[in-house]
Amino acid sequence: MAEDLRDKLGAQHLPLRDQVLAALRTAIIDGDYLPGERLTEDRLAEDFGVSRNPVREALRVAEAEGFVVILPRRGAVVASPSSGTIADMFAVRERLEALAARLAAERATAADVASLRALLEQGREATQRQDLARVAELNSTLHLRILQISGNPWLSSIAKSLYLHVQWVFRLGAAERAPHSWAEHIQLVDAIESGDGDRAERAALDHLDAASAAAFENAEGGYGTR
Amino acid sequence: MAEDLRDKLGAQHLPLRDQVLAALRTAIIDGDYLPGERLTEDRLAEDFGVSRNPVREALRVAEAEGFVVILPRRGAVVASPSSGTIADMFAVRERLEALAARLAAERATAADVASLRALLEQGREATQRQDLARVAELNSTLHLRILQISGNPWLSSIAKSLYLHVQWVFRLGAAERAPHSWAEHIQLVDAIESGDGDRAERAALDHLDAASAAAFENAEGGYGTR
DNA sequence: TGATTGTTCTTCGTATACACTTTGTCCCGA
DNA sequence: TCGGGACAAAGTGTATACGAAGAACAATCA
Repeated sequence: MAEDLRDKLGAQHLPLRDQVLAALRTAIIDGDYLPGERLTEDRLAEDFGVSRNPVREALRVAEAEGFVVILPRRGAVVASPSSGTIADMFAVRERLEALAARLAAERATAADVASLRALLEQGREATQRQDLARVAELNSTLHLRILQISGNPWLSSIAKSLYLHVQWVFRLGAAERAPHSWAEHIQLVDAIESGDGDRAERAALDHLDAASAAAFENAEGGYGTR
Repeated sequence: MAEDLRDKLGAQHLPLRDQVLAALRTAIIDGDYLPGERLTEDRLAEDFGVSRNPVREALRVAEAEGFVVILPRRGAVVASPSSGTIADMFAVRERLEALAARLAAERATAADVASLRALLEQGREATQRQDLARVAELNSTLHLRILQISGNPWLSSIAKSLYLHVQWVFRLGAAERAPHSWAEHIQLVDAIESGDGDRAERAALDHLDAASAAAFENAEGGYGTR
């Protein structure tokens, strides 16, 4: 299946370590590997059907990204986002996404705005259909798209990784807080379209505040094993 | 604190890959490996006197941190910070360090402030002695210390990595812009000591603006080979 | 001159080996 | 019964070797 495609395309041979890393990330975010769970190299190698080397390389990067903690000579365990660090994450994310919104407002082309509006529309439909998984996915896509429009690669990559962690926390908690999000999203896109950086920044902050509050409600329940 | 525990558990045998990573980072920052330079695994392994495996793992992390670019099947080259990304870096750093300054102001203990003051004093002396290397080092230490005082590990680690990159750009450019920095630093520490978050944030922004301007002057000359 | 073909260098993945730590277990003695 | 220490097992850290495949570069030929 995929192999034929990859071979045919030849040039973009995705190294195994990257595939392993991606698989590991999503496995952790999806909760297949729970916080505190021990990840031995052999086991991961077997799970992904590769040898230890690609696994090790993926683990190092996953550590740098904060998804796992590596204890010297004891191996890797899935990191446990404590409720302390959730607040910290949102504090940073707030600043970063506010900046992204401002930059996006200042730089967005008509096409950019159109793509955002399209996402908004799809989000509205999915919400109507009660398709929560799709809503969550569109939510991600929208935020990531804004980061991309900001045109600042540093901002984009940092905020993206932070964003993945937020998703992780959300999944570990339960609900996805679908309903109120989208009204704020519309405000945000409106602001970006207006080209008014201050306004966009304010809209992003409002949205993030609400998201942060919701995250904390989720967090109350506690997640993750020790 | 936690450190004693770690030592007690005997985990102070820092893995080769970490040593390699640290050495690689400093080699790149110090300009021993210039932007665009090709880094073959064998060569690095030989340079550091280790086998290829630790080198590979270090390279992946260095890639994640943005110090090298890895082209599939072609290996690693030292990344080239273009003048576009310098502006981007400062835009992000400004937000992050402003937040750090605010948090530091809100959370700093008397001991924290004392340690900052001590650094300031050492900086003054070093400046007087024209010991530029030491001044640059103290500059880093001060900023890193403020990040640490902010007590937000995400903020701290992200800003730290960004900070390393800024240092890198500075070294590649020439001068270290020693003189005016310290007056701003004093303002910043004063603000932190006052406990006034707004004021601390403003001081950080002022400082960063100046630093950014200086960086751009340096950048004019151009750096990095292709 | 220009395209094609080899050759070589290097990375990528695999496999293997072994030292060393940590951990867990079991047995012994108090 | 409870500790403590010897012992075994598991797993990481590191080195090494090898085959496959891609990329770059030089040589060859039309």
